[in-house]
Amino acid sequence: MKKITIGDAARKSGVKVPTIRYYESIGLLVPPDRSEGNQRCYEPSDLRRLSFIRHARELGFDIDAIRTLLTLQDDPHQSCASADGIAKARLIEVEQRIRSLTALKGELELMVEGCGHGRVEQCRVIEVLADHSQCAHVHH
Amino acid sequence: MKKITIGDAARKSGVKVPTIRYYESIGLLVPPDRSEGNQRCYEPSDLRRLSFIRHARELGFDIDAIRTLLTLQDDPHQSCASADGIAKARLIEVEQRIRSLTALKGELELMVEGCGHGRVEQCRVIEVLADHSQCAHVHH
DNA sequence: CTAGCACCTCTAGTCACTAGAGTGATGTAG
DNA sequence: CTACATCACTCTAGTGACTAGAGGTGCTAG
Repeated sequence: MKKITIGDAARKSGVKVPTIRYYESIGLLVPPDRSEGNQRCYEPSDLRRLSFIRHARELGFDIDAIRTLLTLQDDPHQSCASADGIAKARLIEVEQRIRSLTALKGELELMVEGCGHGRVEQCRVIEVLADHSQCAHVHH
Repeated sequence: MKKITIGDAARKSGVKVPTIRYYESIGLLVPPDRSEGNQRCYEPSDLRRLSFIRHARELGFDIDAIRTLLTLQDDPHQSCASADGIAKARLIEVEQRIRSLTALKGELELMVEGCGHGRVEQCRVIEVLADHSQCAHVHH
């Protein structure tokens, strides 16, 4: 029986060793069997679960959402309405974040294009930050 | 002499009371004079500094960058090269973040459009997360 | 005076990790 | 077998920018 150590699991799943321990500590992973030397022995199914978690994290789902998604995966007869809801909520968040970052980008561009004159007293960056009439929230 | 309390400062600057205390604790704000009852008494210049900080935070500058920007503002004869650098670095970050969020958006949209069929066993969200060949990093 | 709200300090928590100290286990070369 | 390098273990605390709450004091309007 070839045991899969935590280092193996990390390399195969792309999730770091301490992060794997962290996920175990918060219950996303079931604690695996241990060797005589007290080392973790993972199964291939554990690795699949790790990759699922990693993929979900990359998409920006938070730990609680992932917990829910994993529960759904463990029971394929459940309604997938909540998976649907979780993904849609995340999509809306991402769209919103893109919008606000795009607005930020505009402000930063305006700020930067007037900069580089040499002295703070004529510095567009400092000027804009100090000028409350240009506060982002006023624009909204 | 009309004293400006921390609550006044919070309302005028848009920065929360505990956050103002936090900024004082990390040195972004000079501790103001106190009343006989030990309450903070702010000056209008303190409020201007708070608004500067708030505006910079809204633009996503981190605390250390803001510290630098404030130092520059306090000495208008300094070269503004570092303000320029800070703003440009932030602009690049924002552009990058927009790009990665846009890619995420695409993946989420693909995921969501195949969902809503009722059961987890046919759930596109779960399917995609469980399918490592669709891991975002593989696409890159 | 009293009640209610604002103020104070201090401690710890949030979220998702990350780092490091101190120790033990394992594998391999000599 | 021994030494050494690397990997594993647990535990504690830190990261960044806040945020929350406990327990107490100050202030003001009625």
